Amino acid sequence: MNINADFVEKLRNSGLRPTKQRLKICEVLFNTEKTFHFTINDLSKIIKEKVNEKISLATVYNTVHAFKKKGYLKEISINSDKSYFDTNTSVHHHFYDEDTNQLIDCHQNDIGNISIKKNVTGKKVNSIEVLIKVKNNNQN
Amino acid sequence: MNINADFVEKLRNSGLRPTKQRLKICEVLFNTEKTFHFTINDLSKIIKEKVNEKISLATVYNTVHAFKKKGYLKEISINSDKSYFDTNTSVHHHFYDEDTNQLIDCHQNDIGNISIKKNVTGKKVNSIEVLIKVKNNNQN
DNA sequence: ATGTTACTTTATAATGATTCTAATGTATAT
DNA sequence: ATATACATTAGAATCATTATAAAGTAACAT
Repeated sequence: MNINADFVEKLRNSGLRPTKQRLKICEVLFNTEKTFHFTINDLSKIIKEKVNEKISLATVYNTVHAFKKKGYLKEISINSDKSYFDTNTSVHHHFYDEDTNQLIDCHQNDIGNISIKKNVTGKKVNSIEVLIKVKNNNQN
Repeated sequence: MNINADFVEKLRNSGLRPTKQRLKICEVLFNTEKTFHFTINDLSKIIKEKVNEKISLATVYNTVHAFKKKGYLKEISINSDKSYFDTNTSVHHHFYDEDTNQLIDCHQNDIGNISIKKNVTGKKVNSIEVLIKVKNNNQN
């Protein structure tokens, strides 16, 4: 029918019912050329301003968490006061601009291989994530 | 006089008045052989249970933030629901045990060198932190 | 088609961590 | 000693997130 057919399938495949609200949120999150980072607050704003649909805040929370659980979103922790989500769920790292508080992707190939020489006993490495904090040169 | 003389000086040197409360917190945090990780909640508990001194929660928050600002503590963000502090302020990385929610130090030498091949333009790298999430082998 | 059931959405209340407030207390310099 | 700026404190306020429970909707069997 349209772009949404894909999303309907995507949701159905993961056991989530394709509701109006979830499809709208899919459009906002996944119908873009580039992946991006957002906070729940950002997402609520986008829905309010750009999409002619009123979605309850509780539903936004529910949906984001459901999508995260299904692996359609990734949560990124930079500092205690903001929780970011990432529509890029592939293994990749991040730059965090401390001047502007911006989060920027750093792809696997932009970083040398990381070798863990000593692991915690009896455990397997599940993920390795690097956070590179950057700042302007001209300040102390 | 005693161990506290060092802390008095430490505090004075950084422009913080050596109050009774701050000295007690110094004892808890820095008078240990090994560095450790804690949440504000953990710290409050330790003070309540192990130290014969009642310190207001607001003061615990104030002090931890003051110490962080002065570089005596480091904040570690693993996930959105808990904020950890680390008495080890040196550059080092972390293992995070997803089964037990434990945070374990990973020293610089336990990890191969990390080369950033492509930096954000006009910025300087301020810190590189690696978070290695680990899990038990025998589960999916 | 209709009805049943389980899942969703929703507004609102509840929670819980953190910060604010403003009154009281204390370290420091004169 | 005194003044002053800095600290502590209890409790209130705030803010993000989660819980609640009632109303709505998708899915499935009949």
